[in-house]
Amino acid sequence: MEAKKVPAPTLRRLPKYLNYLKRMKENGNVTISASKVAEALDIQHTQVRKDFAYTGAEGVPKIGHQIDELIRCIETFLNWDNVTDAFLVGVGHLGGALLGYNGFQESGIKIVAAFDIPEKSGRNIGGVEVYGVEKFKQMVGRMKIKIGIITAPADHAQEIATMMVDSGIQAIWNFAPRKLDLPEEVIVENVDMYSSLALISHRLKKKFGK
Amino acid sequence: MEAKKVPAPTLRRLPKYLNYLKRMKENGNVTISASKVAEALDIQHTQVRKDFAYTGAEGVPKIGHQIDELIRCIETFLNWDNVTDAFLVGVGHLGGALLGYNGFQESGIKIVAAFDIPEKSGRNIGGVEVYGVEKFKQMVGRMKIKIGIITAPADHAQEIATMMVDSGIQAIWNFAPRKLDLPEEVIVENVDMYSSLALISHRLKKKFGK
DNA sequence: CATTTACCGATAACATTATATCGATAACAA
DNA sequence: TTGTTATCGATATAATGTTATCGGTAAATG
Repeated sequence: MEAKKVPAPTLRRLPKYLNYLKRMKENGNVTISASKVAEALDIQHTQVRKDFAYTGAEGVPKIGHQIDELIRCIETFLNWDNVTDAFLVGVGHLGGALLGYNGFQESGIKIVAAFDIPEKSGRNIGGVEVYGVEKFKQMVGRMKIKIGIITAPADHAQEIATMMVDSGIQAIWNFAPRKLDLPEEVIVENVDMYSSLALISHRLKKKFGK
Repeated sequence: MEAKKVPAPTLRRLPKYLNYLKRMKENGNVTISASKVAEALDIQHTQVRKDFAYTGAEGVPKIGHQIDELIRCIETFLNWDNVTDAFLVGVGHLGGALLGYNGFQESGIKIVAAFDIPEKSGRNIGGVEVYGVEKFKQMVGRMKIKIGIITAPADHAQEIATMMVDSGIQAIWNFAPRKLDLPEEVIVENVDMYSSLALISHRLKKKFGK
């Protein structure tokens, strides 16, 4: 059906649209034009239309899109209308922060268990129980978990990733600054804070000579 | 001197190289070839050479690059060889996680103070003192701070950003999922977790029908 | 000392993504 | 009705970034 592949940049923009649309809806708006979205988010309006088109949303000249329908289209397209359970490994500062944050459920993902070394097991952070890693595989199988989140130190990232895939995990959300070597059918997304730091540093340097 | 502008993707890759190079150095290596870096990080070797070239690093046929020199070139290029102080606003889960994490100093940035509502002031997290936001402007002026980090809820992101720029901040590292409207001379880098979630969700959906 | 080899670095071909152009449509106002 | 306008959505063009090609250089080898 939607056989043509979607550009990654488009997928990355969709959450921004969603966020904005939901806000506009809360403000009482019923319809919205691509042009208005474009202006608010500083994206070319033609780009916004293209992106909307991928989700199957259709607008009406002079009116725009029904916000509700547009939201539904994007959410369905991203599969954010049903929540997928996930396991997290590495309950340090960042892992704890993700566990304490409840906002991801609106974005189709719910962390249902966390794992770390045995010393940390038994705790409960943000309503999520922490287990020893040795239980990971068994629980993945039993709970049919597809998504794994890595918030462990970089040195352990690869071994954890391998263990995850070995346990049946299909997609990995990796916060560790390390390239993961995995079978190519595994979906890997890296959140790389250092890359944006690099841009900031370099631009600041250029701006102020130095 | 380095008048030609550097592609953002190149800047984003540089920290990955750095990370790998430092590990290789620790393992006792003295020289390294672009080809080897390329293979390890799954990047085209010609791409790696281009990126290295931007930093001014020069290699020798049959030998490669001196690791030390290469590291120095990249760090200088990114300005990661001297540490820039930064202020953080929003001491919630994520803000606390960043404060508790000491790794950023190697990447040219050091959070020297945090700010939030008065109720949270007086605390000390990871060695960083928390102040009421009302002190922000004055302290920026006194300490000549250039970088502001936003880890507050999205609803407050814009007002905080405006306040930051108003106080003299030159660059903003924004973790809130909200587009910031600021004068274009201000350097803004967004860390967007939702964008990668979108890719994971969509790809998982495609993979498993649904 | 000639030859091979591993690597560098520049240039050219290619792919992908973003931007601009343009006709079509439907609400709205005269 | 009949223009006028705001918007959509398709197509064409341009910019950007990536991949492939190729000649050149210096260490290693026989």
